[in-house]
Amino acid sequence: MRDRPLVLLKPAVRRTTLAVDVVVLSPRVDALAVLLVRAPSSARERWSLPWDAPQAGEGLEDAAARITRVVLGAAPAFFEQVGTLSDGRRHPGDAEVSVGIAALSPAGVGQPIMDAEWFPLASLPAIAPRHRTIVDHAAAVVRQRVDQSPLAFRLLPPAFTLSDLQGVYELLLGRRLHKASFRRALQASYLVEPMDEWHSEGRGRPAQLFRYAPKKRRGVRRGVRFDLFTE
Amino acid sequence: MRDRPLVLLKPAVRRTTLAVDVVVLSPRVDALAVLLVRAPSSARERWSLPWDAPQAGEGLEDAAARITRVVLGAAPAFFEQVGTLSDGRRHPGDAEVSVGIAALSPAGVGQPIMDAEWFPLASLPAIAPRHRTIVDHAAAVVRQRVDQSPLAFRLLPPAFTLSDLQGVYELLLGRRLHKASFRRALQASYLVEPMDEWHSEGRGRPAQLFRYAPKKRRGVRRGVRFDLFTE
DNA sequence: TGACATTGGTGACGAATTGTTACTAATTCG
DNA sequence: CGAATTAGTAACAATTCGTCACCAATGTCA
Repeated sequence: MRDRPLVLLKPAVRRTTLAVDVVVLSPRVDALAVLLVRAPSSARERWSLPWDAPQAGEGLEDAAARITRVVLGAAPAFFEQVGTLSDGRRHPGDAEVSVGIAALSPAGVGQPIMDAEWFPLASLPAIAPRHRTIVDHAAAVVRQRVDQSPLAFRLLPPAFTLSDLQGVYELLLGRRLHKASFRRALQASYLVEPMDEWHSEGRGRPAQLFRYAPKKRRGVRRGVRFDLFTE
Repeated sequence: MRDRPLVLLKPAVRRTTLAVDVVVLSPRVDALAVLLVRAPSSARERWSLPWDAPQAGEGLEDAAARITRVVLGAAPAFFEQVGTLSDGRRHPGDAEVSVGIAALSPAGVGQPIMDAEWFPLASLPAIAPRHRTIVDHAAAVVRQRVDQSPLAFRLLPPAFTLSDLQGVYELLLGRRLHKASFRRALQASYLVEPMDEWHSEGRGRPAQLFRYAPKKRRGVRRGVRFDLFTE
């Protein structure tokens, strides 16, 4: 064992075909939506995720930003890698390796180009199997990270109401949250700052606008949680 | 805006050089350790992460398993992608793109080959900048996921004492935990099952052995947490 | 043999957090 | 004006969490 020969591992890079596949996510009416682009008529499926290869010297998130800018006209507020795939599943450009990147964009920012459209996560059209896997991973990753990273705030404009924020959390988590508990937890976290603006949209009392302004918080050193396992 | 031409995004795959860089992690005496291999004398640094290109048709985690088997003689218990990098940082094989994968191996399993050695995470020798980034990401990802995934259990043999488990959590989190709280939380989670074996190592009362045996738990639907943000 | 050191394991209490109910506030609609 | 609607909060009860104190089972050593 101790003298297993090193020659068993003579590492060498290999040239492969690579694509960056972007899951642009944005809250639409009552659902998280993904931006898909119409595929050329030669393709097996009529829709696909926006994708491309990174240019020489271009970082992966930079490529995702570029691709998003082209299809949406706006750079996303946040990126999160959702996994790199090299299984056999079919990719629209037959890339051997795909880097899946979730790109979060606030509601109402940008305008899809002619050949792009928002689809609710729950009702996507047929897309290539590789893309289907990436979308599923993206949804899972985003749901899993929502309380470790300010994901939800990146799906909102800089100024938002607490009801908006709660709505985004409810979209992401797929369940209703209790208003008083939500607000109490948010207050305790020093993550938002009230502004001197109020937002009124028709009925009801106008809501105060807040902005994401995390204060440095004292490490509260919580205990270990065993009830958050997802596998 | 609406009729931005699609031709701006004519996606095409590009051939790049790809490597899988593996961060093999295992709990050693009082510290998490990484397995490094001695680099050829021509290299800038004397040590590097074990790495290789995936073979044609080989999945990325499969490649990580193969690489680990070569350097450790045992397949890891668990994988977690820690990010794919295409920044300009130097890679020992000059790969343009690196897939970083953390591979968790229980204490005492396998035996490093002649040219490989365990190093405590806190005191690594000089390695290529790309590899340094990957190790840092791996440490961060593992710490961040420790209470969402049974990571800690994969760093232990199938049968372990609760003190062992607490020790792994303390290594991963870098702080002491309170015994009674730790055990109460674990009991409530139905994740472990006592065995009919006891482990005695010298002094003190022998400890009961447990095994990881998660029961289907009723979704407890906890509220949102804002105090776990890491950025 | 018996005190003591050492590690394992748990009951119980007070403090802190969380879920919920119920209320008040500010606006539009008719 | 009153009903409807949305925002925001006080306060109470239930639960969870941090901690202390203790008991249990072993090895060590005088």
